[in-house]
Amino acid sequence: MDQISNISQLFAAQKYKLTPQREAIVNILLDNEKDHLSVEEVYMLVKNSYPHLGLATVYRTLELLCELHIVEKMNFGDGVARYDLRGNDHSHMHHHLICSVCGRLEEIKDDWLVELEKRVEREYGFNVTDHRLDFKGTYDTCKRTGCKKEKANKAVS
Amino acid sequence: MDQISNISQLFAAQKYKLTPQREAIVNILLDNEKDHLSVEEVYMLVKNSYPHLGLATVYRTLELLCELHIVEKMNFGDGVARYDLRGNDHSHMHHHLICSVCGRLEEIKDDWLVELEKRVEREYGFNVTDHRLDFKGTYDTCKRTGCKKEKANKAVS
DNA sequence: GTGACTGCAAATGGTTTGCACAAAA
DNA sequence: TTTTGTGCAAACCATTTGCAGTCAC
Repeated sequence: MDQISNISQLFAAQKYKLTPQREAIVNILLDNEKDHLSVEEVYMLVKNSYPHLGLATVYRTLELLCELHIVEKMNFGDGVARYDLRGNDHSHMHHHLICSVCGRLEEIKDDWLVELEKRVEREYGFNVTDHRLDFKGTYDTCKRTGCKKEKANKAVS
Repeated sequence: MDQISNISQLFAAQKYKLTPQREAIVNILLDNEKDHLSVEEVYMLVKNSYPHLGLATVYRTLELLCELHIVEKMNFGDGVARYDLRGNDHSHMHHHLICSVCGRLEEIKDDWLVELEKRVEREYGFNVTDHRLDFKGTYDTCKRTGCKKEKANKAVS
């Protein structure tokens, strides 16, 4: 099954409607799966295919997608919320590399924390349902070439 | 050397002054090392010992402490920035457990990621300077007793 | 006196909300 | 026709900034 009909089912299951606006927004997210778009960025992109769309609808739709565990709301410290599509099983199984030279944000599509989560359960009596792992640093290639920083880094973590 | 004179030296090294306001703020942070205070919380607490203090000064001081790597600015998704004292070596060596039942935020004062950082370097050519690891879930004790959720959880990660 | 620092109030900017209208069930 | 969703504008609220006054060297 393709992703959009999969998502359509999730909407239906909770008695939500997949309106044209919502579908347009979901499509933008699917088309930019690699990125971590902000609300404003989604808004700009959707405007191309749906010029009449209101900003509030983007906010409300992304919140809804969050509730349905289709996307994940994250904050990388640049002052705006960013949204990340979850996998097909709606799990959270990736980590981030954030380069402080070029500003790139790469995903590691793998779960390296299985063992550590067992350790948390064992040593702290804490049952993990979700996690977040970001690495901040620099790519070796960036360090060598000294490529320019793309955007201001408010350095929040 | 105690912490406050240590911090005092860091200020002096960068030609910053440790004013009474700044010292009062730092003391609040030291007194509440376990917590992750928001600006508003720091403001309220400092008001007890320094009633005349302005909110903007708290913002400016915390930003300064961030720049000196004395504290770390973090965002746990509740809409406000929170600040965490770094260790004496000003490294970032701890992880977080966030309970979605009781809202507690516990620190794991240990660095479990040494091996993974080597792996990132090896497999991605990425040199890690800092990281962030949060686990979200529930304490076994919370699950059993069903203790009440302390605060609204905007579920941002 | 010059430069760093503070307090206050105003401005900023991302996000939320109230409400009237539109579409769907 | 009752419910759900949308667009617009206003409200909200954490944070930042401009500025005049204060303090330290």
